[in-house]
Amino acid sequence: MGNGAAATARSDKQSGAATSLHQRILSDIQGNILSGRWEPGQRIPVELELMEQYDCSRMTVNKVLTQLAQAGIIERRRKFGSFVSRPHSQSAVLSIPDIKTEVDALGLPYRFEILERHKRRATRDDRALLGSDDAAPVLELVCRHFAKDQPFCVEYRLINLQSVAGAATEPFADISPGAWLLRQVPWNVAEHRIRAAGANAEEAARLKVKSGSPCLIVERTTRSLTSAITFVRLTYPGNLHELVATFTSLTSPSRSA
Amino acid sequence: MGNGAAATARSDKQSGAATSLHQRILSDIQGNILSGRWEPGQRIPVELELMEQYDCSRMTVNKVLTQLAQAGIIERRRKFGSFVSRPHSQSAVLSIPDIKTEVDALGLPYRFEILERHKRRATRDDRALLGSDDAAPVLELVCRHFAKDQPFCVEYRLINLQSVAGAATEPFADISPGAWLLRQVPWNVAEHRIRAAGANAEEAARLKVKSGSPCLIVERTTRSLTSAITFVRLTYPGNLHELVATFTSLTSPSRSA
DNA sequence: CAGTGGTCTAGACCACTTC
DNA sequence: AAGTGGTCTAGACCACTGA
Repeated sequence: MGNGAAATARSDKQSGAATSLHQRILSDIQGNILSGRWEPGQRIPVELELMEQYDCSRMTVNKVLTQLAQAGIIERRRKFGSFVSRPHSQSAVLSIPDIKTEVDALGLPYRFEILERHKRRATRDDRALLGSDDAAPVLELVCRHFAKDQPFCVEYRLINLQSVAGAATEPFADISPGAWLLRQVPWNVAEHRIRAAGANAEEAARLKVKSGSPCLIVERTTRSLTSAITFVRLTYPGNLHELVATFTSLTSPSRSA
Repeated sequence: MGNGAAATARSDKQSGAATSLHQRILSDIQGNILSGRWEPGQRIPVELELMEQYDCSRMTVNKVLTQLAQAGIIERRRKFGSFVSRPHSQSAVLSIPDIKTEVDALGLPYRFEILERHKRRATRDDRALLGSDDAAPVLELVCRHFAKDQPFCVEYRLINLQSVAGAATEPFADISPGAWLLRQVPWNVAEHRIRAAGANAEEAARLKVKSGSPCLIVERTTRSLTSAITFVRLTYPGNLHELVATFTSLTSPSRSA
């Protein structure tokens, strides 16, 4: 691994390079790894070598290597060098949009209705679902989402009213609980559980499917730094819904949207 | 937001700070956003202010803010400043481990068996599943995975033998196709599709469940930079399996594994 | 024009790990 | 002791964009 085909397209420093130098270094290294030229476990050039190859300062290559290490693509060890990681598992970034967005994407008209609404002090079951200890007041909602005239999803939701007081008086007439909460509690930590199960009698009736027919169930517990916010269980009739996740090995350069 | 409670625990530069300065800045800002003190859309201090607050150079705060921007937590606009993003959807990072790993995690003994194995030129269906155009030779496998004596999962797999020639002669006696491939083709791009469906007669028999009973189906198409590698469909009996994903708003600081 | 971010430099000191 | 990464500095020039 001499430093042969390097220092190309250099000498323009930070003028009109279209793409920045560290982005180019990143792409080069990513390419070497994704294409298999650099195999797992293989040692990659040390910072000093890359500095010379790209005729740049150490900070620039360090920035790239640090980013790759944070993404888990490489592992770095002092004195030893940096190595291509050996991945042990597949991982996927799942995007779970608002239900209205999902239905819109199908090109179908969306509507929803609130089927049940109860306010109460948290029971033991509620606390287990919310992952919280205190017996704060909670709001229980059952909501049905439609794509055209077909039930698309049934939503069972608990909202911790201590965290999100405004929910108690929100009618949820024009905006669904999920969308409303997304606006109220924007940055959080959530745990998702995804499984398949047969619809029970109640759900089946609500979804207008046969009892026991396969459904995709997505459960999510949302917490802020300090307290439980909401628990939601979304039940989708099978074959009507699919989660799609694309895993690209690194945070893609396009990060707007 | 003056620069009051800052410059604390400073003056130790890079000596024994336990945690690095930019990590502390990152935590502080994350805390402000996750706790809601800094609301979506709100402008956060510019780099110069943070430099003064933490008594450090601009590179240090820039590193933190760049990281936050790449993670999508903040948005940065020249001349305007940096702002807390308004998230539009939930997203989750799903880890899809090797099946042996899953079964091991349940504390049950694992084994698998190859039920079918055919080598052929890719049919039109094969090409559609692999997302490739050429009629390269493919290997079709059906494999059943057990947790103790109970069928845990049925795996239907296509391998592009042009990409992974060694698969043709690999017996898959001691190592499952998934694990073998993970070692051969370690860094790749994959697309996942997750849905619920009733087991058809054949699957039901293999899984020892009733026909039509709900199953979780995970499909994955894996490509290297240039070519299709493998397609796999994993069918798990419902209630036996659950995918779990935790979404923390940022690449967690612990990245060793 | 002026404010702000985007990128880069040429060094520096330190920590960790193996020899 | 030497190799390597981890972090930080004190500047610099440029690009973009609103006033």
